[in-house]
Order: sequence, then structure tokens, then C-alpha cells
Amino acid sequence: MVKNLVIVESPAKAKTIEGFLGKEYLVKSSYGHVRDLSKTKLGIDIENNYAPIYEISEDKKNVISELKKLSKQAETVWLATDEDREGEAISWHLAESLKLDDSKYKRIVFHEITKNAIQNAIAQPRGIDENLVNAQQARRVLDRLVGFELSPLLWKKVKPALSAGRVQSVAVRLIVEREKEIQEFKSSNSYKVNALFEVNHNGQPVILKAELPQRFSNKKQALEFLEKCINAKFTVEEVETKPAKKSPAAPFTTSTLQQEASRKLGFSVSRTMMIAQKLYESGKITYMRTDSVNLSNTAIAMASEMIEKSFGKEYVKTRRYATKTKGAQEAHEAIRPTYMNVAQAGADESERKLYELIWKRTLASQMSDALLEKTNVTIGISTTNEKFSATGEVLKFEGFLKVYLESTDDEDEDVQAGILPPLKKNQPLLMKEIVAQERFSKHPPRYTEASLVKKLEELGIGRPSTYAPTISTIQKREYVVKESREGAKRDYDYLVLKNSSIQEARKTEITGVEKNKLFPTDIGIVVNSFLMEYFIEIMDYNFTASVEKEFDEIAQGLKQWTKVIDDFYSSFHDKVENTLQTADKFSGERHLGKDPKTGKDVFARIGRFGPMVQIGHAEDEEKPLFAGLRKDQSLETISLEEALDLFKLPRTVGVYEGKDIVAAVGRFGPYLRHDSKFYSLPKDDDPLIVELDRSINIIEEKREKDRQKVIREFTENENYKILKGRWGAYLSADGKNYKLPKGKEPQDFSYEDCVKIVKEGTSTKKTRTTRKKASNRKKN
DNA sequence: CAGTGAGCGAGCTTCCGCTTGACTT
Repeated sequence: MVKNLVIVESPAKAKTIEGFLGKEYLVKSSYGHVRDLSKTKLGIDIENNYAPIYEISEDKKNVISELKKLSKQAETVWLATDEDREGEAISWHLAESLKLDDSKYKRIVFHEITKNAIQNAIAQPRGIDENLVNAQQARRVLDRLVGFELSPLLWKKVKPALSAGRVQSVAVRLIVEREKEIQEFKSSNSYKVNALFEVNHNGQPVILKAELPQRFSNKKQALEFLEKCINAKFTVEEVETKPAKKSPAAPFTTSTLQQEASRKLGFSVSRTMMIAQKLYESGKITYMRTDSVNLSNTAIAMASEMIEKSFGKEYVKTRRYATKTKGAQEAHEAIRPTYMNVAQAGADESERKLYELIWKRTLASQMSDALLEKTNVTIGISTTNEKFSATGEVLKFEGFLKVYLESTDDEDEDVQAGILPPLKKNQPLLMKEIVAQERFSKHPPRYTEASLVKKLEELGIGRPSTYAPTISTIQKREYVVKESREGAKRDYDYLVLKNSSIQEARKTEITGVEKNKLFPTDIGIVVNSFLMEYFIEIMDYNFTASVEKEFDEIAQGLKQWTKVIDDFYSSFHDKVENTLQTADKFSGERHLGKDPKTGKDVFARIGRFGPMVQIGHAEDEEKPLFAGLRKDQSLETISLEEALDLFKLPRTVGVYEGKDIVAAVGRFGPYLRHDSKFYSLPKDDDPLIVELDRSINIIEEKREKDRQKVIREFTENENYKILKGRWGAYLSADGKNYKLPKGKEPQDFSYEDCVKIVKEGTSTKKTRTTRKKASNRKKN
């Protein structure tokens, strides 16, 4: 019988800690929260002063019954959950659901996972901080009230199965508003001038690049300037050298890790978290959901030893970083390698890459500044007052740059300043070439997943554990899509002065290329307008910050949590009721014009199944006609012509093998249907235009591809086939797919083998649709 | 996976923050 039961939040942490404590301690994990409000009902007794009605979460029933059994056997239960609002609440929920007497449990906290820290914690137990627990209850209840009152309102006024919440709705607002800014952005052009000079350095000609600091607003001015340069003399007027330094970035938090992994490794936010989780579980890194930039003393000591050993003493500079993030709770350390002397770790390529990033960032954070020498050179022009300037940078001491340089979101690919040749004041320069080219101002950048996380963190909205889920929620609800878009060609003026003559040219560049950026959908835009019109206070970027302030006051015992909730809810609920009664259906409806054939009105709006166009009114005698929008179309921009085109589909292209070929657009884009089989239309084919010959071609090509897919067929049963799929060979039998057991080549399976696979497989295999539903149920 | 959209009315959808598995076509 073990005397002491210690409960922490994560099983990986439990395993580590158990090693530090003696045999008298059994360490178990709660796997996060164990109780919550009802999954399907409101779970708040509003009449009874907002009393929350908690239930043990379905997936925690086993955890609780095991912990209950163990706690009965133990003398003392040590509640060692995280030292923050949620952690305190978890301890309280544990005490409640395990029915622990006040004398039976002790609450302890520790900030680093070392033997010392844990033994110190055990020596200084305390009770559960009720105020902190109440702050968490307020947070939980507020989020539930907002989410479960606004969402049903959306179902009634906009479209079923939508959702709204304190965090997700603001995330969508950021993206919608950025898109609006981009649409309204007027690009302006100007002329940028660059020059190349030749300098003699040790008998070798060296090129000196310089730039005109100001830009010309039109071509005429740019040309005038170049003309003045034809016969000008160029002289070095000033050489100014000054020292500069660069300092390393703080160690990783969840948010900065997601940003850097996105920029440097191209990982999505959720991929980064999945990989980090694996590294954490295998003991390679510390906890990956944190808002702290703090490193433990042990970690700093390990880092400094590692730096000194690898690079020398002059590279060591230990630093403490302070968080600047609003509402940071700092229950954990920054994300760092568990052992700084392990330079490489990870079970596969992506784990190794992410580990390397974390290792380098942590190491660099404890290294010396990089010392630079910056040189600014001013070059005078004899015929005019404008001056060129050239800048150079010499690295005097690498410091932390030896291992790591933080990247930026800046998309400008301006060339890094390099080394300048030695230059003296009054030195004449030989001009080789001056180029004036037209440049265009850029709209603000669209958000990536990672830059959205950064913005949310700045606003204090969301927590490390929710950044990745929030981003997937707004995509799952189809408020936002992650997309890459091809750029468009754009012409620009290119004027070059060379060998005393000016040449003019029109050049072409590609602009507006977007890779994995977040775009709002029609539904996202309409839901956002609805919420902005009726619930501006929830949509306010400062809403979270201001309620967090109140939660803090609850935590300090200055305010009663139910009072805070009541102040919010009474006016909020009135507004919900009022909107329910008075607001019309909100569909983002746009009147596009009249149908020339029937004279009826044509509308674009959000329907039950998403964006659509409609000819005629619902109350007309004749039923209105409907057509869904294509993926590349939007409510805000679709024209009457484009809308009318949508009604031309489905269209019969012709007859092949005695059956009609029909062209149409479905959920997955344009397609052909023939003999009740579907054939996707390639990107360049338009379903409105595609001809019979081309259609037959597409059908035959698909048939040929399908033939190549077949590895083996059976004479015994034509519905059984061994096929080559995306993940290797598999068995397709009566429309269901089965994995092939290992140890045999795919073509060697006999019909009897296959029957056996089907028989054994049926219990675990589900059909496509039920599996999808099952996974949805689990996620929600 | 390849429609649908009115209206009727049933029954469903939904939040944020803590944590891991069990899924793999």
C-alpha cells in the first residue's frame, strides 16, 4: 500500500516525477480537466445565481474511478496540478470528484521538474485557493454563456450548425477586416533608383551598390534625374562608421515556436504542436504549451556549460527574459531541450528539425550579443542635390549568430547589407549603371496561421493550449480557408542609364502570390457582419482583456465571481432576446439585377447549404431557381452574368456509348457524369464550354488510370479487387476497403485470403460515412 | 463525394481550456 498519491496533469510529467520521489509516492495523472459543464446542455443554473452544473467528462470516468480507488488507499493525496487558474480549478475538481476530506489532501506547486523543486514543494503544502478557482469558474461560465447563446442565434438568423465564441469570433474578425483592408487598398507607384559604382580595391575592380533614399513619384521625374546623371561626377562625401549590436531572441513559448516553425520549417500550427508533443512525451523537451520565456537555473547552467565547451567563454552571456504578453500565467518554463548537451534528438526527420530549432534558440538565448560595424556612405552628384547612399555591415563578433537568427514575417526580400570596400572622403567614383524602376506599394499582408496566433497572443486572446484548436475550428466552420493563390502579371517601367545613354523598357513581374494564407469565406464575412452589428462588445478586440481584468480581481478576492457574471449576463442576454425577436434573417443578400429571360429578380445570398444565387422570390407562385456558387466565386463580387451562367449547369454535352455526358459543378469542383460515374474536370476545362470530343478524352484517360490501379482481380467475385492506392496496396471488396496484412506481396493474395480479410476485418472496419461521423462526434 | 434551397416540424448543431490517445484510409 502506497502512503502518498501525487496527482499531476500530464502522464509524461508523472513519469518523470515518480523517479524523483521515493517508493512511498505513487504519481498519477488527471489528463487535464476531469469535470466540465454538460456537453450538450447549458449546464448553468441561471436562476440559482449561475450555479455551474458539473459532470465528469465521458473520457475521464475511468481516470476518476482509478484515482478514487488509489486515493482511498493512500494516507495523503498531493494535488500537484499547474500553478495557474486552470490548474487550481483542476485540483478543486479533483478534490470534489474524489470526495477528498480537507484533511486528506494537500495542494502543492512547483515551477521546475527537478528533485529539489519537488521536494521543496512537498515541504510547503497549502490549501486550494478558492478565489483562483472562482476566477476559473467565472471564465468557464462566461465562455459557455457567450458560446451557447450566440451560436443558436446564428442557427436561426444565418445558417444551422454555425458557432460563435469569445475567441473564435474575434479571430475571424481579424481575418475579415484584413481582407477588407486589402480590397480597399489602392496601390500607388513610385520610382526607386539604384546605382552601381566601380571602386578600385588592391588593383581589383569592386562593385559598390548604392541607393537613392527618396523615390520619384512619376516617370518624368525619374527620367529627369537620370538625365542629370549622364554627365555628372560622383564623389564620396561622407563615410560614417558606427558600432551596432544584435541581441538574441527569448526562448520559445508556444506562440513563438509556432511562428518560427512556420517560417523556417513550413509547419502548420497543428503540425508543430503534434511534433512537439511527441518530443515532450519522449522526454526530449520540456512542456510545449506555455506562455513563459523563463528558463530554470538548471537549464541556464546547462546552456552556459554547453556554450563554453563548444565555442569558448566569450560566447556565454546568461540572460533572464521577462514576458511581455498580456495575461500570461507562466505555470511552466519556456520550451527548451530537457538536456542542453543533447544537440540532436527526435525519432524522424520532422522531430529532428523541430528539436534542432528549439535547441538552437535556447542555446542562443544564453549567448553574447553579436557585434557589428555599420557603415553609411553618402555619395554626392555634381549636377544635382540628390545623394546616393550605400550601407555596409561588418560582423565583428558573431556571438549568438553562430547558432541562430530569428526570422521575420517581413516579405520584403531586400538584399542584406554586405561588406563595403574601403572608401575615403572626397574619393571620386566611376559610375557603371543607374537603374530607375517602378515599384508599387503593397497591401498589408494576409494572415498565416502562425501570424494570426501572434496577433491573438498580442491581444491576450486564447491560451497556448487553444491556439491550434481555434485555428482549426474557424476552418472547420468554413469561416476561413487556408489557400495558396497564384499571382498575376504586372508590367513596370525599367529605366537604365549605362554608357551615357538611357534605355527605357517595360518589364513584367509576378505579383500577389500567396502561400498558405487565411482568406475569409462568404459565410465568415456574413457571420462577422451579423455579430458586428448586434454584438459589438463581444467582438471588441479588448473584450477579453477587460474580462481578464475582472477575473484577476476575483482571483485576488476583490470581487465576487457571480456578481461579475451577472453584470455581464443581464445586458448580454437582453440583447440576445432582443435580436432574436427583432432582427431579420441575415443572409448577406445582394440584388444582382433582373433575369433577362423571365424579368425576375436575381439574388446572391447565404442559403442553408452555403453561398448561392436565386432567380425569383420564395413567395412567387412559381418556385424560385437555385444554384450554388463555385468555390472561386464570392457573394460580394459575383456579377449578374456569372450568376446566370451558374443556371446553365448541369448541361448535357453529348452522347457517348449510348449514355449522356453531363457537365456540372459539385462540391469538389467541375465534373463530368457519364453512366453514373464521375470524372473531375481538369483546371483548364470549363464545364460551360467543354465539348464532346474532349469529354470522351477525359473519360477514357480516367478509365486507363483506373485500369493501372488494379493489381489483381478475381474470377470468383468481380467485386473483389486488389488496388493500388495512395497508401499502398489495399483490398476493395463490395465497396469497402481493407488493409492487407503484411508478409506477402499484394499480387500473391488469393481469393480465399481476401474472404478471410473481409471476415476478420468487418468488426473493426466501418464504412466511410460512419467513421467520419464517429470522428466528428469525438472532436466535438 | 458529385445535391440541396419553399414550408411543415422533429432533432440536431454550439463555447474555451486542461490533457492524451485511437484513429489510419
